[in-house]
Amino acid sequence: MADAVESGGRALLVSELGRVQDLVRQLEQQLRAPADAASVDLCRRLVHQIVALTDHSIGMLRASPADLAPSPPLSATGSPISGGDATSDHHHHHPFRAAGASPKKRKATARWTSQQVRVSAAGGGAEGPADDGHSWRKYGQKDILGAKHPRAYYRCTHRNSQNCPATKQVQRADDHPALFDVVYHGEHTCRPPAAAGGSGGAKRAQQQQHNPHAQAALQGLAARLTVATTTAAAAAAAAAALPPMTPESCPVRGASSPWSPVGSDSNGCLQHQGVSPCPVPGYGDWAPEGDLQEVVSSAFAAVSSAAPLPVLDDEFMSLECFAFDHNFDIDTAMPSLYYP
DNA sequence: CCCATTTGACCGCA
DNA sequence: TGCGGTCAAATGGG
Repeated sequence: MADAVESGGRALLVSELGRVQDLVRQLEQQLRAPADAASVDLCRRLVHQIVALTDHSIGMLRASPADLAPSPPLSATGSPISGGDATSDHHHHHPFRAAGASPKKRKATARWTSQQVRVSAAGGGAEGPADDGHSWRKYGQKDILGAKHPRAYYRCTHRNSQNCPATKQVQRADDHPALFDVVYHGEHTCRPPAAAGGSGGAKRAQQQQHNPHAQAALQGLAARLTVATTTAAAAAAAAAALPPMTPESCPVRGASSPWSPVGSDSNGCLQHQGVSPCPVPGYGDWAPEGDLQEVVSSAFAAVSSAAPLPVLDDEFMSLECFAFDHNFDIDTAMPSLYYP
């Protein structure tokens, strides 16, 4: 069903994404220049604007009719007291390529959250994407049948110390040697600063001080944008292929807040510097050159050409949400929509 | 020494 | 039973 978002909304979206595109260009330009305090600061503001805009756009996208089912599929860390995972935690998804062409419906069972992102490899020939702003510790590597390259398993460095459940899997794309598929599982609950212990308060501090590393910020941004693209593409595809589905809105349409401090991730541990011997200069790493803009362009195009914005079912709703939040029941969602 | 990675074994689910 | 995911001992680097 066409909605308010249909006509005027889409135009607005297009407009906003256009602005985002522009902002990204500026950001890119800034990043190319030598990193001095001023430019870093400007980068922060740019990122802030970009985030705000995209956030708003996403908000529009998922603001369907007016029904907010009180079902809370994304209660982030809805941990019922220490959860039972004392020793082993198993979360199973089939993150990479789900051959199934038919969109299987997956109830939003309180699985773990995850997001998939495709990022470019580190510069020149490094092995693995650039730093994403979190400190990870590799705990395993496996050869995956059908895949040319092994999959690496990482977990938050602070898992032991802070019980941070965040994990990620990194696998080089079969085809593109320069691209890596990264699947993030769980949400970071670790707290970076931890300065002056004092009272034991702060359970899950989601906000943190922003750090001066624009790279980390950009990384996160890029990840989000990439995801957003995916979402847009999925939405477009859904719109084109599927007839109207179960209407249902994404709960938690709270104000766009998780982004208080600019570049910082919506959570985060200490953010150390890049893995390569170049902190901020070249960004030769994940190639902002074309990639970042490409991402934005894709999103732009997707929304621009999108047929009536689809009404999304649970799964796609999750998609919408995970676009800018850390909540996404990936499971069988999106077969191979990401990247052509 | 401490900490991160490596690497094969182990284990649970489909 | 096979595959994907995790554990943990060994190893290497700062």
